[in-house]
Amino acid sequence: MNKRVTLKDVAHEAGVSVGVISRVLNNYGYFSEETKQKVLKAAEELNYQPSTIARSLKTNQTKAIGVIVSDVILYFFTAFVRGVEDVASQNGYVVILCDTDENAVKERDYLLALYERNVDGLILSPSPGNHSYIKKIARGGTPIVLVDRKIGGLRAPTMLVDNESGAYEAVNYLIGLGHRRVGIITGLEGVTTTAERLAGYKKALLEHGLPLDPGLVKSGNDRIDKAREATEEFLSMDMLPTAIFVSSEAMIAGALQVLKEKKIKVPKQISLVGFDDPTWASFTEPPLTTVRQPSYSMGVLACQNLFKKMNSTSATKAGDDSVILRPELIIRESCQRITKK
Amino acid sequence: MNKRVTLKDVAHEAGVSVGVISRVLNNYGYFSEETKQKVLKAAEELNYQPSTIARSLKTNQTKAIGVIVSDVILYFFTAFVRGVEDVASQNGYVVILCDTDENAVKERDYLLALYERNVDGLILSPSPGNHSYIKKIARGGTPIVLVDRKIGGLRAPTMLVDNESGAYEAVNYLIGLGHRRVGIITGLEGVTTTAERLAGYKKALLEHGLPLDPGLVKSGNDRIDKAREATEEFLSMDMLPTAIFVSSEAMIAGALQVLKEKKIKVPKQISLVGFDDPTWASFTEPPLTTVRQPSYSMGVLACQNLFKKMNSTSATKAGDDSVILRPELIIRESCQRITKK
DNA sequence: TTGTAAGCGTTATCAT
DNA sequence: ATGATAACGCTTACAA
Repeated sequence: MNKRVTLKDVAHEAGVSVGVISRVLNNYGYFSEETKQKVLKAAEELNYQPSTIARSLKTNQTKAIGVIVSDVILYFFTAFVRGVEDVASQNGYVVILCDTDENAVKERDYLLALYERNVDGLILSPSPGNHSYIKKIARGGTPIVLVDRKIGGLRAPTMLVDNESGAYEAVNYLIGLGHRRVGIITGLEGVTTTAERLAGYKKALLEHGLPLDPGLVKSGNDRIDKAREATEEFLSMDMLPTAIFVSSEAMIAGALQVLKEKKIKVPKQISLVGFDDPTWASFTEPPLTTVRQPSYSMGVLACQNLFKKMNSTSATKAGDDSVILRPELIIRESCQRITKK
Repeated sequence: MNKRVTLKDVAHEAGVSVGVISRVLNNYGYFSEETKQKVLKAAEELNYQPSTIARSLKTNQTKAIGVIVSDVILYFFTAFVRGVEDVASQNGYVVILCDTDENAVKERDYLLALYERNVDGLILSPSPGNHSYIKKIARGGTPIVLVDRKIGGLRAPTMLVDNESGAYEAVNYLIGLGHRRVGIITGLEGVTTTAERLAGYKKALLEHGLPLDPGLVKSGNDRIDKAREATEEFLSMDMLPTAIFVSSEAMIAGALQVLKEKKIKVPKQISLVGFDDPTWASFTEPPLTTVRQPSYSMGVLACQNLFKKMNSTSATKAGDDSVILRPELIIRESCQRITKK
């Protein structure tokens, strides 16, 4: 374990003081062409690499940002994180990845860890629960951008998808196809997206004068297990829904599983629309009609906005840079027109 | 932007010196119960959080590790990274995520960035190309564990999958089903997994006395585009293969796409086995028979091994903790017995 | 143009 | 049991 080469070593090698070294390496202040060459040569020879740690302590900049999501395994977040990382690395930043599993305690711990590590900024998809910690950190001055979900009482740029209109479009499409009994499997309790998607569902129903049948709304949790349960419940109803709107990614998998197990033909017997458009949506049989969220772009945007925020003095604090992206209904083959009433 | 609360502030508040504060907070050395209480109270009141940066400078430990993969978007790496992160966070470590896109330059840049940030360890799935940088860093004393691929001339614990036997099993299975013309779409040139999987393919052929038809091995690049091309080439052959072994995840998607576009029925007209077992493998029509790599476990293992290595003095340097995991052939419905010769 | 030295927030040694 | 203080590696104001 060779000791790290420091500025002092380079200074010694080049026969000048550390001050000059720092100046030529960072290219500011005064120094002669001659010393510049000496310094560069010495640094090269010794293979000097600056210590970001030491620099951070002095400059109060770590060139690191934290990204907190519930689970990278979900395609939405995988692509999102990739988007963030791409713009971060283009700007010389590094990203610390944190998965909370929708667990408020893990979220808190990560928030703390990131604060202690002095990250320059934070991108966060808040889990349901108590957000006092986030607010504390935001008040502490760490720039934060929120993603996917809003939280009350915190003014921060937020990258949102118009969940209500996405859900609305999906259900509207189904109704347009003649469906009158459209079921919904809702997402995790307590996050805004869940409520918004449900609202879109209701809105579509209402607009077409369809009654809201409580039996047709099953609550899920954004995971496979509950989606399976919900689907099974649907299938055991006296009057089956003719279509189901599954309001998030992993749950689509759950619904698909039980439909397959019970040998229910999609879309012949039941039409299906999902929210989120994972890679595999086009490989299923039938290929899935889904509401696509531009997750990679959201990551890019989130990171760009974070940088914008980081670079704006509190004076310049450029309004609220929130953006609401429109999701897109990708029509494939999992829905079918209903003729008989 | 409230200034950070430092030890000095706490010391002032509690009316003692910073030395004691540090001691009680880190619980070592001497201090009276009374001061302990005072200190704890002051820290609590001021909401003191230690600065990992400052601590790192002193202790030379950052409590951060770097994970470098080619692309998190691939399910194999997504799950892998999640595995790493889970054990890292359990141990109070944070992970910095880096995607190289198999690009040696990006890899080098990230390696450098991580070195400058003084990460305590590194988990790396090396991209093809020049690895001098990795070796330099390893020589510099940063513990490294390699994943998925070996690189020559570097002794480091390596988490591997037995690619050859995985491929062998897959092809063997196909041959057992009566296939005599089985094609392979190979992976990215220059990485060990590609060669190993090809070797497994050849071995199975050889063992059954089947000739190696060069026309049946198409080179891919682990991405969709080349897999599409390769599949199209297969389909334009005079004598089509009756089965194709697609040797990595994204390429399965590519093959599936063109097979679907050309209305080739799987497995009726062509049987298919993939390497890697993404979530969606069971949702396709037909559900895919694949060789599953335990990617999450590999992440867990890799991180555990990294910690082991980090905690072993060079004296203790516990042999080579490399592990080779057995992949598992998951038989679903994309292969069919061939009767006619 | 260059060198010196203070300071960033800790830890840990050494007096007291 | 506690307090001063040097040191970690860097940036930067200031003196030379």
